[in-house]
Amino acid sequence: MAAIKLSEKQKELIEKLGIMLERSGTTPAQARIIALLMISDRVELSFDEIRETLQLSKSATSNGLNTLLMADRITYTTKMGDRKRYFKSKMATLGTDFEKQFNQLVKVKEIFQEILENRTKETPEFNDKMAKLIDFLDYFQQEFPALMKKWETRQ
Amino acid sequence: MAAIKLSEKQKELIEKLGIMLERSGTTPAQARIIALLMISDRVELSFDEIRETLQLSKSATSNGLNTLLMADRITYTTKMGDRKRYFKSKMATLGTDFEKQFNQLVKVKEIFQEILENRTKETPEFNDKMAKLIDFLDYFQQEFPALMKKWETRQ
DNA sequence: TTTTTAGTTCTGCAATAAGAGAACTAAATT
DNA sequence: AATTTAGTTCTCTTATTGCAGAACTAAAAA
Repeated sequence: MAAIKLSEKQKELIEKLGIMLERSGTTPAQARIIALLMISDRVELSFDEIRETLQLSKSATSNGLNTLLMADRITYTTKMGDRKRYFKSKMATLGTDFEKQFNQLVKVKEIFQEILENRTKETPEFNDKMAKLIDFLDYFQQEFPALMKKWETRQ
Repeated sequence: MAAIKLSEKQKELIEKLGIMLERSGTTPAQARIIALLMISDRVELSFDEIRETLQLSKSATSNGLNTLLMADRITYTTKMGDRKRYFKSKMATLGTDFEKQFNQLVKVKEIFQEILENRTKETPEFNDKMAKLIDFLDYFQQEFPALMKKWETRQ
């Protein structure tokens, strides 16, 4: 019995955050793992603690953890004289997610640019709308780092 | 034979943009429809033009178009003395997508806040990181509208 | 040397999803 | 009145996914 005791509120929050995370592309098992690591009182949990708390199979736990490790959304620590790994949420996750979305935006802009360059010139109205959109993406991209910096210095 | 003639470059761009769109949650058929409407020389295409150009079945075309209409990612116009509907890309799409992501961010922030409020106080280091993240999200949320406005006036 | 630990890997199943194809429908044409 | 048009809806197939359960493995402990 390695299961972690959770309050009803904690369970509720795990499901709630879990659903949000699922919507951004993780599997239910992965989503719950991330959520658990953010919500449980202990910040580092072992394989079996995660498995039993979330009532997952070994395979789901193993695959979930490894996928999250590879995606760099969690890490683990080890302790001397203890073979277990202790997994913890990478708080950077959202910073990373954010950056990922930003990079995605850059790509969208680039494709849009390529599309516009290859569009017929017979549809100026449409093309102008597209150009405007691209311009906004470009502007956002330019301004965002400054926004970041401003926040950092404000800290 | 209602199919639209596309250059190799146009076909390539449809697939390229299609894949990006699929990653953000649309089906392949939907993704190609959106892409086609952004790339084809004619800005408004009929049901059969879309169907034949993309080599889709009637059902896939019908369901795809209706889903996109409901999601407000495309619109259509009609012409007098012509029963067909002519579908066109809503250039606003990306503005909307952008806004959607922004709203998503607001929700993420809110859940994080709720989590933090319910966290044990025994883990100050972890909690501080979380607080910092929340603060950034909050900051971004606050600053974003101003950024938008600045762009608009610059136009 | 045997057993235990801390996982990993390998089937296999159940649920879901995307889309084809055919049958259908309602309005407009002939 | 019969046919065509412009789709819609229904059924079925195929592919994929998420996960359970069991078998397996490598290192450490007994």
